[in-house]
Amino acid sequence: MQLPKGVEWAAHSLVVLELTRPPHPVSSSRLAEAYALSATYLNKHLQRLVRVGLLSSTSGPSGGFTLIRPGNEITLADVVEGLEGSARLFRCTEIRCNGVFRDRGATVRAAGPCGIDAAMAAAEEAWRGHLATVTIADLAAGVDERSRATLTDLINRTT
Amino acid sequence: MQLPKGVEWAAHSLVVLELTRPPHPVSSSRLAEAYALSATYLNKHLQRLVRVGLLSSTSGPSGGFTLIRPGNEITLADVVEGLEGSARLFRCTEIRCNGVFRDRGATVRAAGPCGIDAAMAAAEEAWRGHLATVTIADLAAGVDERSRATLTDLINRTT
DNA sequence: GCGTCCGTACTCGGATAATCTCTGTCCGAGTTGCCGAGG
DNA sequence: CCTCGGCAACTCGGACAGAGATTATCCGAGTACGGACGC
Repeated sequence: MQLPKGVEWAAHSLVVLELTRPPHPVSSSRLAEAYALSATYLNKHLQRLVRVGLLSSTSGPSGGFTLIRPGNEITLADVVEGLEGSARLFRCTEIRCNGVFRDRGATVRAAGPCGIDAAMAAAEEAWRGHLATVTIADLAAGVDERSRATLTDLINRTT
Repeated sequence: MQLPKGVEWAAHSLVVLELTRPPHPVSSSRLAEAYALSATYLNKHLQRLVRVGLLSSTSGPSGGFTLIRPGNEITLADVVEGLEGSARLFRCTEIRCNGVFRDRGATVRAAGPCGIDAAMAAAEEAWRGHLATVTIADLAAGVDERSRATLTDLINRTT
């Protein structure tokens, strides 16, 4: 099991947008150029972030993507949930109500939630909770000045 | 992204073994019968748990799987790691060293670890850490007496 | 010279293949217990 | 009646297909800029 590569790409792209804070939209091809990614595939992921309200998009020449919220109001949890959806890592299929328990399924269910499911849910909550403490602004602050300058030059390049 | 179904199956099976504590090995088909699972597919997952040392297996009639460690020394983290391996949920591909940073890759790398990777790693650590606090014995303790009796009857059945 | 119109180029957005993992099934190697024959 | 040998059935274990998700690509709809034309 692995997180899709798009999470990494999108997170880095958001950090770039936060770092450079361009006054104009940035096209996916420009963002892809920064880290030598596939422009069209990156575009696909940024689209999802538009749908969930993390980015706004503009068509046409000089179009592209723009951050809607400030960087300190976007967390890694938002990125993961935006791309992956809010579906749980562990999905309980309630097998405990099948097999020899088929006839008592309702009773078992009424006795309480599945312990494995509860434990998995709590662990996942810890994971998401941790992700929610890390903002894009935090990540941008960790980038060295030299790299920031390089990215700013790229993003604001007119050619 | 989702955890394989095998995690759920294997975890429930371990709980059954812990609940009933049979003096003899239990075949995968018997374990599968408990929750109406595919015996051969469950077998496949239990094999992996044998390899990582959570179970022992015996061939032949009256063969099957047996818990090696006591239930309070097996955690959900062991189960997940046994089946999934220790590979990270998020794999950083270090794209920050590509594209416009290609020529300075080594410098960027030396400046410190990727912030996104570090945050993801910390979150995953929280997840795994939580899973490590839940033992199979804990889960077994949450099963009601009636269900335990039903499972014991099934596991010890001679036919 | 200035305003308007049109064409072009560039953008996002979704529809369309290729690849990999997960899911599920099947058959072979090995072992144990049973059954019958022999002493 | 007890012992031994062969047989059969059952087990794990790994090799073999099918489904779903991820990865990647391509083409269409729409839009803004630039140039050409008319006034």
